[in-house]
Amino acid sequence: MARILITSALPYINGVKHLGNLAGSMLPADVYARFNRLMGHEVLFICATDEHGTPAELAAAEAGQTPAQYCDEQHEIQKRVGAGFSLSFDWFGRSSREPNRKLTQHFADVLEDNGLIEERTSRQVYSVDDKRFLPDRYVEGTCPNCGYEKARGDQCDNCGTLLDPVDLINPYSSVSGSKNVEIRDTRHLFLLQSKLQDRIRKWVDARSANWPQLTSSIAYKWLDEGLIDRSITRDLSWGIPVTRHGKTRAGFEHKVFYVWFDAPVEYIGSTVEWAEANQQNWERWWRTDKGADDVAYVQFMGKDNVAFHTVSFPVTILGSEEPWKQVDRLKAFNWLNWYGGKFSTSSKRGVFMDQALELLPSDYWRWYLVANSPESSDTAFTWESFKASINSDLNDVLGNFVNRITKYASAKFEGQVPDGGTPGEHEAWMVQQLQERLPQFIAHYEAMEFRKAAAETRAIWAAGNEYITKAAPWTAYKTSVDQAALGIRTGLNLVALFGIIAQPIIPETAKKILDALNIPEGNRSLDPKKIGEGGYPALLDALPRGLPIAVPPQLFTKIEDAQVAEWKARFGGE
RNA sequence: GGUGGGAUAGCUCAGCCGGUUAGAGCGCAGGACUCAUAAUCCUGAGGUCCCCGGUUCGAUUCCGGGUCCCACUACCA
Repeated sequence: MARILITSALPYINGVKHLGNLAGSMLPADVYARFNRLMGHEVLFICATDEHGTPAELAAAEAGQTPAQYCDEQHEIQKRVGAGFSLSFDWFGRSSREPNRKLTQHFADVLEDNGLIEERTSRQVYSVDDKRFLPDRYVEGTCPNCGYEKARGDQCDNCGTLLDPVDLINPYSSVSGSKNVEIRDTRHLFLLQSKLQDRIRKWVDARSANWPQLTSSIAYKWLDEGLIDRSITRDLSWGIPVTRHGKTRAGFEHKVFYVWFDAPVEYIGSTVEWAEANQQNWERWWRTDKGADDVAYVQFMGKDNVAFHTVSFPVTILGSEEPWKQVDRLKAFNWLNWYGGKFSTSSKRGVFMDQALELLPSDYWRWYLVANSPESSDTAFTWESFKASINSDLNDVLGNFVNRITKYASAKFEGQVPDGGTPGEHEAWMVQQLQERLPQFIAHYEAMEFRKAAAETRAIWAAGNEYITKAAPWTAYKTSVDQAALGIRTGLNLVALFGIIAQPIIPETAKKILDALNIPEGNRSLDPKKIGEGGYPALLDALPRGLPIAVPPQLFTKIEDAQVAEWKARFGGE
């Protein structure tokens, strides 16, 4: 049994996430967590809301709330929606809580002790009417290069030139539209990443072999360009106060740590929250000097997050010179697009997590998003392929199989696992299928290749349909009840197995199947050792004969063309 | 602009180190079966593997150039 720590990139607090966010980190992390529990490993699955920063402050202001109120409310919403998708976090924390505050301030202290932080003065745009400094993208004005009037402070959307907000002509605040802006000097803490350049590269070299190409190429890109010292504080009120040895740092009374400095620390902070709430020991997961040296740590995230996890956060950890557990494997995802374009909140393109649950049960979405996971490149969501995938894979292949077998058992064998018959060529064929496919199924999951894992799952289900067609118990019944009993008994065992292997991706449906067959909780794992004991033939005769079984409620309903038309009209899609 | 990724059947995608009749699922066509949610099973038709060069006995696979799509580009996260 291994110990596996799994974290998903933290969803930002600013509103319910869309399906792309779900597909690119939280969902695959959950599937991986569930798979590893299925294999009998000890798993700790951690996530949290990332709550600090300018967007949270602005969204709160727009909602007429304080940032704290706003975040309280949004956290609960995201937590509820996550639960609606059966995301099996051991803890879903908040970066605004005490443990993260303490840890973040601790890291800043030790980094400064180690000579990796210094104060510097920089020039920033200040909006007098908004009474705040403006991050680059909240300053707009006329592009000095092309004359476009709505260029943002960091880049002109019209000509693509990278800009410094100081260079904009007629700058104004995009928060209020006020033109009353000026350049002011401001003091900030800078993390001296350049000093750790070589150590980070060595650290990446030692690990990149275990990373997918997408991950390592992004990490090396940043290293090759050279790490630059970056400011880790901001002129904001919502965030973690800047302290030195526990006291407010002089001159930093109205500043907080930059959200990207504290957010990754919340992986640890959230674990502390979990430990405090459950009387657990968090250090055995995070401190290699206190038992975490045998932990395998796996991170999931979208590609936009990779640089922060392969370079920035490692700077914090390595620079601390403390024995923190660091990431072993890092799985990054491309984007799920909406009909080839982006999901967009403002133009109402795409489906958000809460809306998705209003339309259909979570397992429908989980299956599609895993089976079409944007692993090797960006992937387009379309209602047409969604419908085809659900109707065929879930309804016809799995749902119908479960239904046909359990109904027949109910009609002809009194709703029990029947006795009688001797396995023959058809059963041997099925055993061979399992022998080939189950190791593949496991290997794909272990390699974190989720599309392939889903495809293999489906292939195993499909083999069940093929088996029952060959065995044809309904024909055999006319001449030999024993022969029919063999087919149905084997079929029922397959139903149980199909439910077990379905658990990582479609846990709710899997539960319905396993409940209908009265499989005890303790017998729902797929421990390879157990398979080894009886070999693959035993999988087809695992249920006790005479075990009463029920016909589960209809597992899936087909998606109709009319629904697709309605959803396209409502959510966009072309 | 720079950097990285992608371009393979109608659609979504697999195809480590060059040699395969180039594969899967969906969709489509034909057939079988009838236990089942008109579900399932079998068979089949579909591909100048983006373009142009080069290396090689041989290139979808390697190299160079080009075209198109996407992402990142560091104080939004």
